Parts: sequence; structure tokens; C-alpha cells
Amino acid sequence: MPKPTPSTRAQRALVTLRQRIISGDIDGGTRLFEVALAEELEISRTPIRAALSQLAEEGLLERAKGGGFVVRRFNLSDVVDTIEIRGVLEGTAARFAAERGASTEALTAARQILREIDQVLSNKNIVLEEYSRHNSAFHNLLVDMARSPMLEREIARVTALPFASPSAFLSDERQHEALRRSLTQAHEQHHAMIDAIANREGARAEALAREHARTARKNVEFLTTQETALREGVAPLALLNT
Amino acid sequence: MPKPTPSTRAQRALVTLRQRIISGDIDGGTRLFEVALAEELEISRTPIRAALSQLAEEGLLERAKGGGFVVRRFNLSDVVDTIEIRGVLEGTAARFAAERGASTEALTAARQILREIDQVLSNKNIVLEEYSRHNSAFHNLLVDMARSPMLEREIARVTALPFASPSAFLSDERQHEALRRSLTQAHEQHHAMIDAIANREGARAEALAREHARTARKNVEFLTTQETALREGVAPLALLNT
DNA sequence: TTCCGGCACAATGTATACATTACAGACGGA
DNA sequence: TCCGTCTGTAATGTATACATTGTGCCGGAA
Repeated sequence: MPKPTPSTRAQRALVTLRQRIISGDIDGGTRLFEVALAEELEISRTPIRAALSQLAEEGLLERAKGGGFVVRRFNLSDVVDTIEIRGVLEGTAARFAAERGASTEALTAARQILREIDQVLSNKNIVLEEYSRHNSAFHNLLVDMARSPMLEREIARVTALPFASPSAFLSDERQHEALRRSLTQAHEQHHAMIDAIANREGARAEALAREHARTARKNVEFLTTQETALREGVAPLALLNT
Repeated sequence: MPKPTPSTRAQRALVTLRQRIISGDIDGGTRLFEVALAEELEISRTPIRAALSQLAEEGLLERAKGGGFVVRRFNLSDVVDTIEIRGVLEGTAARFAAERGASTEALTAARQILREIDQVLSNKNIVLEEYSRHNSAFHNLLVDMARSPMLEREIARVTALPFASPSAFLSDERQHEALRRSLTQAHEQHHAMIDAIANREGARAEALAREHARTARKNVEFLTTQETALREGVAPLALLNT
């Protein structure tokens, strides 16, 4: 059972609406009306309100003046800025980890992930889904190592936006060799970051994390210069514009 | 009419509950029950739910597993970390302003505020409320100059926590001369930041904004080493511990 | 023609009854 | 004694009727 349907109607509505917004099925700027949604999803207004409220908390909706919710608009510079902000926050996490000292267990776990990614990249054909999974694990561990609940929460909030997660713009639509080069470079930064943290080099760790986020930024900028055909494989882009 | 009672019951409940949480009237970790609150505030559960939902959005509550809301707990290291995060984000705002170039109007406005603070500090008796007002205006303007809606939103979110706002820990309980020295030092940083932004010195602007936040951090650390008597004048501290 | 006021409708705000779920405590058996 | 289950209660989840509000249109008067 990979998808155990959420228990409450509010949860189901939340999942449905989130999906519609992220997929671009509902355009930015669109106002969401409780009654219309209630009829469409065949539930009452109450769980709809609960779902809308949570989506606002996630940052996908904003509260309209005088009540009601509107789908948030994002343009390219919003995406680029958000990635930059993620870089700044992850940089702070890396710096905290270095300054406060990472535990031996955390460093061991991190190096294990690094080896797993090494493995993925050494294969003749790179399985993007595997890279993506390990990459997410790495970034999560990095945040753990900072040992700062407040920072963890802020990073979680920023990366909740679908285009801001560390694995958002991995796309295998690019030329194979270009992909390998890009991932290898990113992964070298992973290695360097752990190295810096282990050596208590806060400034270096921070700088590396920031530069690492620029990889994602470069991918976005590359993708948005491409024709629609190439962009269709990249889900988070659906959220853009208008 | 300084306090036009909010129009809806949900808004009133929001204001009331927020005040109670911030003032420490309700301890961190306390679970908030809809029925109890509804009876106490003499309204139905529906507007209570709306208010709780918004408080979660503000970061004062967190959703409990299996439904319901709990007042968030904050300890001293949370406060210190949050101030550091604000410094990092304001640093990014200052850097953006420098890199992207601030408009002549914005720089003029900033310098006007700087002069007003100069004035406040040159008075024999420093009126803290005036300093605080101009200080807030300065920080708001700084964020404007970054011209990044996403960054603005994140900063707004972090500084929504009562202990994280730039003017949170101004307290006139300290020795007069110590206060003057502290504010003067902070204000010199204000001047230097605008100078750096005007000269497009991104790294310097960022470093200054970070160090500037450390002033607030120092105040917190000073205050928490003091006896209760001294702490009572400092509202945001009420939210701490449990 | 333009501006102002009021009406009508459609949206959110609110109360409340009922449904469902989750947790805790008691009871029973192994 | 320990564990599981059963059951009751108290909480949240849900539907729905009604209240209130805000907005846009229409008509009349200047």
C-alpha cells in the first residue's frame, strides 16, 4: 500500500489541492472559493477551510484582503531568490555544524551517504531517482548536524516550496555527459562540505553550501532558456509565471 | 481610536490568544482545547479554529499529532539562534541591496532615518520609544532595498516571533551610560551599512548586518544573566522556558 | 453624463448538532 | 505481572443552516 489514503477529508482535500497548485493545474492569482471547491470535491466547506488554511501555512496560498485565499504567484526571479535563500540558510547550517562540532556518528553517516552517491555516479548509467534520494538524505543530515531546531524549521519552510528543494531541478532531459558533469561537480561540493565541517572550518563550509545552491540556480536558468518540450519533464516549473 | 476592535470574532480571538501566549500567560507546551477556549471567550468553536490556525501560521503554535494545537516552547538557545538567523537574512538583504543597487530615493530615505536617530541619540535623555520606532523603520527600509519579495517574506516571518524583532530587547533598565554606548555602537553600524550599500560593497554590507544582529544577541545574553527584577521590564522574555 | 445611494447576490463568518477518532483506564486472560 | 483488548469519554472532524459583510450593478438625481 504505497498510498494509504489520508484519514480525514481535510487531509484528502489538502493533498488534492496541493497537487493541483503544484502541477500548475490552478494558475497563480486564482482565487479559491470554498463553496465551489466543496461541491467539486463533494465534501462540506469545513474541511475545505482547514485545507486552505494549511496550504497558506505552507506558502502556496495567501490570505486575501477581506477573507478568502488566492493561489500565490511565482515568477523566475522568485525562484532564483528562493534558491539563493536556501543556499544562505544551508550555509548557516553548515557553519553551525562546523562551529559547534558535528558528532562522530553524524560524520560517519554523512560519509556513508557520500560513498553511496559516489557509487551512483560511477555507474555507466546514472539513475537519477537514486541520486535524488541520496541527495535529499545528505541535505537533511546537514541540517541535523547544525543542531538548531529554529534553523531546521526555517529551512524546512523554504524547501517546502516545490522549486526550492535541493533535488527540485534534477532533470534527465539534458545531454547525458552534461548531466554527469553537473552531478559530479555538485557531489565534489558535498565532499568538500563534510571535509570543512569535520575540520571546523565554518567560513569554508558556509561558502561551499552557498555555491552548492548555485548549481540548482544554474539548472533553473538553463531550463528556462529551453523550449517548452524540454521543460515539460521538470515538474516544479509548472508553478511559474502568470 | 487607537484600538478599533477587530471586526470578526476570529480576529478578536486571534488577538486575545496571541497576547496571552506572548505574555507568557499560557506556558509553552500547553495544549489548547477548542471547547475550553470557546466557552471562555464566549464564541463558538469555528472562529477559535480559525484563530488557532493563524497562530500556527505565525509560528506561535504547532499542530499536534492527531489534531489539535500546542503552544510552542522556546528556550534561550532558540532565541539566540533566531536572532542569528535574522542577522543572516538581513545580511542577505543588505548584500542584495548592495549588489542590485539601491535607488537614490531609498538611499535618501535611509539617510533621513539615520539623521533622525542621530538626533535621538544626541539628546541628553534618550527616549527609547523614539529610537525603537526609527530603528524599526530603518530595518524595514533595508529589506525594501533588497527588492526581493521572497526574502522580505522570510524576514517578516522570522521577525514575527516577538523575541526576534530588531527592537525586541531594547530595555531602559540598564545603566544609562551603558545604554547610550550600546545604542551608539549599533547606530554606527547602521551608518556603515548604508555606506556599504551605496558603494556596492556586498560582502561588507552583509558582514555588518550580521554583526549588527549580534548586538541584540548580546542584550539577550546580558538580560538572562540578571535577576528577575531586571527581566520583568522586557516583555519578550516572558515567552521563554517552561 | 456622472456621481451617489441602495439593493441584491455571493462570498465568508458563525453557531451548532452530530460523527468519528484517539487515548486512557479497567478488565481479563496468559 | 504483563500484555492485549475492550470500552467509555473527551477531543477533533464534519455537515449544514443561518448571519454578516462586502461588492458590483442599477437606477435616479444633479
